[in-house]
Amino acid sequence: MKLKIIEEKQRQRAPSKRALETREAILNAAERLFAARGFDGTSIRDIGKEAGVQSSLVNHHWGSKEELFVRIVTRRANELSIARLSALAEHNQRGTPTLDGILTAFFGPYLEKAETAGPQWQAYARLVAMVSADPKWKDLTEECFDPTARLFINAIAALFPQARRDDIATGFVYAVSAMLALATSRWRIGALSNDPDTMTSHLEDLVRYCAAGFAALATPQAPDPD
Amino acid sequence: MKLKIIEEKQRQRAPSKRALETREAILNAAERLFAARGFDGTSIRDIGKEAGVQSSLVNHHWGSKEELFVRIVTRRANELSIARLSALAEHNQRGTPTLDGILTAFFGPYLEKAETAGPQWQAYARLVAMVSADPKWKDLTEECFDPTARLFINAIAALFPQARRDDIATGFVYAVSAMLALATSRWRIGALSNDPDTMTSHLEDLVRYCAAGFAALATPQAPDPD
DNA sequence: AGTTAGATTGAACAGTCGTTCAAAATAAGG
DNA sequence: CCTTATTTTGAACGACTGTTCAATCTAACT
Repeated sequence: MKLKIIEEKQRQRAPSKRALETREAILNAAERLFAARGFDGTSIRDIGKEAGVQSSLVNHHWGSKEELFVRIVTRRANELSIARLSALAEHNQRGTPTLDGILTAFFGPYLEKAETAGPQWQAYARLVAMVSADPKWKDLTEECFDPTARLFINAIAALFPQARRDDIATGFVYAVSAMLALATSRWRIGALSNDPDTMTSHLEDLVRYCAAGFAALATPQAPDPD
Repeated sequence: MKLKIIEEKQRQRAPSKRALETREAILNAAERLFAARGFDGTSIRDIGKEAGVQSSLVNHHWGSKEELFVRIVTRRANELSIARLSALAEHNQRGTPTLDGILTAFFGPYLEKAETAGPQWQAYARLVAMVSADPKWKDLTEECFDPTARLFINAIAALFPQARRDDIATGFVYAVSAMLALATSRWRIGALSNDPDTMTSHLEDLVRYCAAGFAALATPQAPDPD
């Protein structure tokens, strides 16, 4: 694997302000479209039209379609990881760590950004769910999210010293899938309950659900009362 | 919406045995490819090649690409629903219904078929996960799976008379997402735990996890010991 | 066994795809 | 202000897309 920096010829002039705006407009437009229609369902021409520029500019600024996609996924992954790890550190400083606190530190940044940080982060939340489920992006997912996930698994495992690590990992995958379901299937909650979606605090519900599940999984099973 | 039967001209001869084999070969090939590469990532020509027939036969036997996809999703959905509902009925006959029993009746058929009923059902399990997450197939998902889901939600709600129906639906969506994660992300459990995948009974783990989560969600929250 | 509905083939259709390229417009650096 | 690196345009490339169609082959029915 060759280093990218060798193959790229370095610039001789600073990019213009307009060019920088164009680059970001393309990135945001592609993020929205990829999240809504998937990688194969989105064309370079669609992205150019959504960004208000010529489609060839997409290739000029970001290389191939695949490079663009990888760039979009990775650019916010770092910010998300930092938010999660700082929330975890803050929780640890507040006293003895709890399962609820650790899960809140993991879910919180994702859900907050998806709900309050504007439509771009909302699109990104959907994109993460899409990428996580597609075997095509297995390596990308591992690179972007697994290091942080491993740290949270370690933190949880410390709370259940007697539990098998396999059970902790299983519970974590279930928890992540439930979190991602809020990005892809929140409408279905309202559809399956007869009440309209009351939009209660999903974060608290999710934490309560997963914390109880974790405890059940990591604790030796209760004797069957048969 | 016009009835399909009006627009289709009825056959005058029974289809040949060879034609029936071709039709099913196309269906199975398309199921594998759609599950592996998605709807837009799979071409009609790919399907024909995988099935060992001319690509135009795909259109001749199953109409458009979209009709073919809908057909593939729906053909096993009925079988799956029947297996789930009969498992639920059998559990109800065995005595007082339990949450573990209801969840096992829902998860069991899906996981058993995915693990033991051959590669076609395994592909279908992945396909269901794909379809459930894609807003493009929202209507298809509702039509195929929501009726059965509603019955299971009713059964669970009967166990928690004091719970809000919204919480039951929320817990159910989390449970389904965890079930689907086993189809799309089981490899990640092995990757995140340091042990190799011990392939223990995922069904029991999943039921324990979700049952505990449901109970925590449907029960008024414990007083905060602060 | 002969008739012909239906299955299969292979080519062709009009579009769209990702990407490349020369020419023109823009603006950073001297 | 001039030079020229960079950005932007618009067209073009070959490959691939879903679908259609006439011709040929197969086999179900009389």
